[in-house]
Amino acid sequence: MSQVELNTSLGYLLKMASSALHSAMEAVLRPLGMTITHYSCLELLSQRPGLSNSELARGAFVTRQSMNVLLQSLERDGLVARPERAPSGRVLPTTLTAKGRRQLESASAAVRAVEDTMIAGLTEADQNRMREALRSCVTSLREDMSAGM
Amino acid sequence: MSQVELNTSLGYLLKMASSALHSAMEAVLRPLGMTITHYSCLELLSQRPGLSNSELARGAFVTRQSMNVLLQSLERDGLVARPERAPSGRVLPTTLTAKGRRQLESASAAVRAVEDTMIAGLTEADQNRMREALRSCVTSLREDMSAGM
DNA sequence: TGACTCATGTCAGCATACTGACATACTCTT
DNA sequence: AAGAGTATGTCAGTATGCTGACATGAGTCA
Repeated sequence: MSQVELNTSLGYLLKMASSALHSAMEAVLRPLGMTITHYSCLELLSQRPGLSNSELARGAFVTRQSMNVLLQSLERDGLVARPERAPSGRVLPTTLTAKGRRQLESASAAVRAVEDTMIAGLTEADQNRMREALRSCVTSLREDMSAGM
Repeated sequence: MSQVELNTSLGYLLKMASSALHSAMEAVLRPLGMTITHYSCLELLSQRPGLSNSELARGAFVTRQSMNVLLQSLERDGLVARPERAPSGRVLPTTLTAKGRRQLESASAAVRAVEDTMIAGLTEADQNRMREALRSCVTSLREDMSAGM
């Protein structure tokens, strides 16, 4: 039959690892009252202040419609701020408020701990190889996607 | 600040790769009228006939409630079969029908092509290392999860 | 200048997956 | 033998993300 062998399939292992990471992150973020996308959005804004809704969506791997809903609730809760009118074009640059930065701090530490746990069994060299392998996978998939149009 | 550096964070790269794979699989499965979970369920049943609802859920990384809903629709469409009553306990062993097997064939080929694309830039050794790294990540995360209870 | 293309923000409706809850059946311990 | 603990199948309600659609602003090209 020559099927996708679950035990050796890199796709399946990738999904398994991603799922395990997702669960672990959910577990540490839930007590803080945050979801993963919620945290991702704050973390992105912390590292790249002024990101637009669409850019945040791409960075968090959701649609811009989903990110828009999230941003509205974050804005309502005073964690992020957006200008009334777009400075140029339609793009609304978003920034963290002091409250948002504060909330991010504890979450960021918790997530870092999860990531440290995840890579505990890997040497520095292993980690570098894994990074390169993952980057290669992403590039190959994206090239193929845009090529097939 | 010592934050989670997006560009080097293995967690972020893992999510990115998983997301890219997810999108690519969706793209090839959609024309076949299947979702990823739908395909995953059939693939699991093909390799491990007689799996229960809960086992399928774990294998596809969803809750057993979600898998139950899916199984009901697959059963309605005649792709899988489950006995009326449990042969033992409450466990209902599920099997593929001929129609299910037929539908799986084209999907399996498409998914295999996506996976081949994904690993096109990796040598055999790279792939083996990546497999081991991913397995290590999963093990570390799971140990930590069950330990923290 | 005007038509075309593209990216963005946003609204509405839908699909999918999740949490909570309950009854049932097996297993282990005492 | 009986109770506790665990796993399963399933129902209901909720949440989160997605697709479809539309208007708006910017860039491109004839």
